[in-house]
Amino acid sequence: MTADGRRPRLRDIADLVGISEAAASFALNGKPGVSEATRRRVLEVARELKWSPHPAARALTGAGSSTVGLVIARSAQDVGTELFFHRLMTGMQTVLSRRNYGLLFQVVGSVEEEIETYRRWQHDQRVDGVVLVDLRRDDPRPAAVAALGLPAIVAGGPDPGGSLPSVSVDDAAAMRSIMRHLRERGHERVAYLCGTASMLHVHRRIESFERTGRELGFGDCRTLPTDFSAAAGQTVTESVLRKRPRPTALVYDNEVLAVAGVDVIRRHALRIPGDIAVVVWEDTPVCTALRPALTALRRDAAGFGADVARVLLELLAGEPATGHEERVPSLIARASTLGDEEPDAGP
Amino acid sequence: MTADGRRPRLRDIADLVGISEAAASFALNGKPGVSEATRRRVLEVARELKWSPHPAARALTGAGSSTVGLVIARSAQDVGTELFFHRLMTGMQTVLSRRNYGLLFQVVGSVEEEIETYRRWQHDQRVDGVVLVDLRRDDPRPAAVAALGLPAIVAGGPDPGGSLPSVSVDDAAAMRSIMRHLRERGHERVAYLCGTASMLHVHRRIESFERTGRELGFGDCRTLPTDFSAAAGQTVTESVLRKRPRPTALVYDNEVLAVAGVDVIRRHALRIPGDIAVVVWEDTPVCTALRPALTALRRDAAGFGADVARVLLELLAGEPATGHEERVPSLIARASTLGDEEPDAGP
DNA sequence: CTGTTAGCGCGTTCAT
DNA sequence: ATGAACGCGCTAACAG
Repeated sequence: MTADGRRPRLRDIADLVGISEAAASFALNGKPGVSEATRRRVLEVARELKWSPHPAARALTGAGSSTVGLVIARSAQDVGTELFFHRLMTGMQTVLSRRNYGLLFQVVGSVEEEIETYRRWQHDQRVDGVVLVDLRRDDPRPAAVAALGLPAIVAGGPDPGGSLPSVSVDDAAAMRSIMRHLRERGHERVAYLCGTASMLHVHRRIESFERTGRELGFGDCRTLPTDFSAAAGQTVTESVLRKRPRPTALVYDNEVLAVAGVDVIRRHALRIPGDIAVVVWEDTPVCTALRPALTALRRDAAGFGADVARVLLELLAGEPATGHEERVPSLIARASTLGDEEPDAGP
Repeated sequence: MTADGRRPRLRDIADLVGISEAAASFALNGKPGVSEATRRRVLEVARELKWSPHPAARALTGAGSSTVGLVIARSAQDVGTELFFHRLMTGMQTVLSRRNYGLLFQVVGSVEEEIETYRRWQHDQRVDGVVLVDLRRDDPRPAAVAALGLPAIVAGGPDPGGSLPSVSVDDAAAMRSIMRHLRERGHERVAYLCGTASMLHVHRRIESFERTGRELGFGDCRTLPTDFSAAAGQTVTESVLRKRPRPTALVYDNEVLAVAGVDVIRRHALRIPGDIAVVVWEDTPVCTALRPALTALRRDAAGFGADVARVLLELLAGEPATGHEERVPSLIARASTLGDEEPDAGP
């Protein structure tokens, strides 16, 4: 700060050191053209004055805004995913704030608005890059941001178009871990109440479910699509319980479906896991609150967010896009597949 | 856009209309100094070119950044509040995005870092105003932002110092609705497992709990402090169940405490609500997933966020701070206080 | 009243 | 190591 409380500017430093602004600028940016002695003096004065470049001024000269953006299209918002997003953002922050990057957050109503937001952000240089979430099949977003020249990374990829780098969750491996777990517990007939199949991650899970089902020799593996809603969870569970022979295990794609389903199972006076074992894709407080506690997949959303931020920053730094990193969720086995004999594994 | 794909600038408009940049600027900002005809022409050309002022350039001239900031100090983060924050932010967005305001989000480790973040944001003109959440007693933040001259609003106020406007939740009224509900169901002895008493909202709840307890003629109203943790929920519930006479109703300050408490109640082979009725302050998916479903207070976090954003924008627009707006959470009565005879009121 | 010129805000960069 | 121009828009002072 300058004596009069004003924000210090380059001019102030230059005057104090007795050189031109240009020289001060070179010194501060480590560019040649200043003597080592002068450079040291400039850096010292800058520190004393607590000088830092004005972001707006830098932006004007084409430098970045030190901000990354995240847009969530509200259509994808079912209660069950809110926690995930919040943790994703929190995780991103741990990396971003360390490098003094900000996170600009926006909620919109549709993918079109989302793309429009990217266009505006890019146009106004408000962000240096963005994170794409919830990719669908034939998603227009990767191509759109690529066309804008807006650096982007897919969280939960990979991008089928292959145009964007991504950090993703290995849905296939996760599904395999579920299936192996069920097979070890002696199950032969499993039904998978999946979410909207147009979502890329759901699509990947379905493929893995069916392939793994065959590979592990399950007798019956059926995929039952839902729209992620409680109503669907209820009616689909109802119908699957009427099947004969009945599946001995149900895999739910999210919390909402699982809660609705467990309710139906109870009303049918079936025991969990005695008659029906239950697995939920996402580990939430509900999983441990219910009795029996639900076996669930835990993905470390915060760690995932940190990875996402890290790769995006690398991309912004001009480092070659690492391509594709993966995280594998871990299966937290609880009473809904184990029965009472084993301890509750999780908070 | 200009023909060559560049971002259009004021210069381009001025050239096309055949006037100076200054005149164009006056026209675009509705200032006197240009003829009506010229103004129309300028606006028309600006629209054709899809011109918009470069935010960085405006920021340099002292205009705002059209961004508001929200910092969450991670220490206050227990799982139960994550959902609330996410909904708060989403709600704020509905209002902010309509006026093309961005939301800058930051997670830090302490209140000190939080204040440092405000300092930096203000210094760098990155935000026009901020939203303070999770106020504690003797909280240094209101004074800090006031000293910085950073416009701010307290979400979940009021600010005891009275220096900041706020939008708040009427904790006292909410607690009264709980107590009335319990009184109507015939309860006389209630224990309130509250959270950290240093948090302002907890403090308000405690006061209301004790006052209302007297006013409504409860025989025994005890406040039992916890740190919001599952461990505390467990041990404090254990101890309260040993009291004689035993309370007939327990009020939990959040989801985590409630889940831990319900577990203890079950292990004591006590029936809910037959032996012990349970109320939770925050309505979450857990409340409807459990059996019996838990009676809970629902605060419309998204609507709350919208109010917060609205008042903050008014403040930024120079309108006199409305002072203080309140929202009253509504009690969602479910089986944990009603028993089985009445329908489940939740989604 | 209509419009112009000059200079500012802040930092970067190119000739000199 | 420097002066000058630039990025983009706003505005005080000034001229017709």
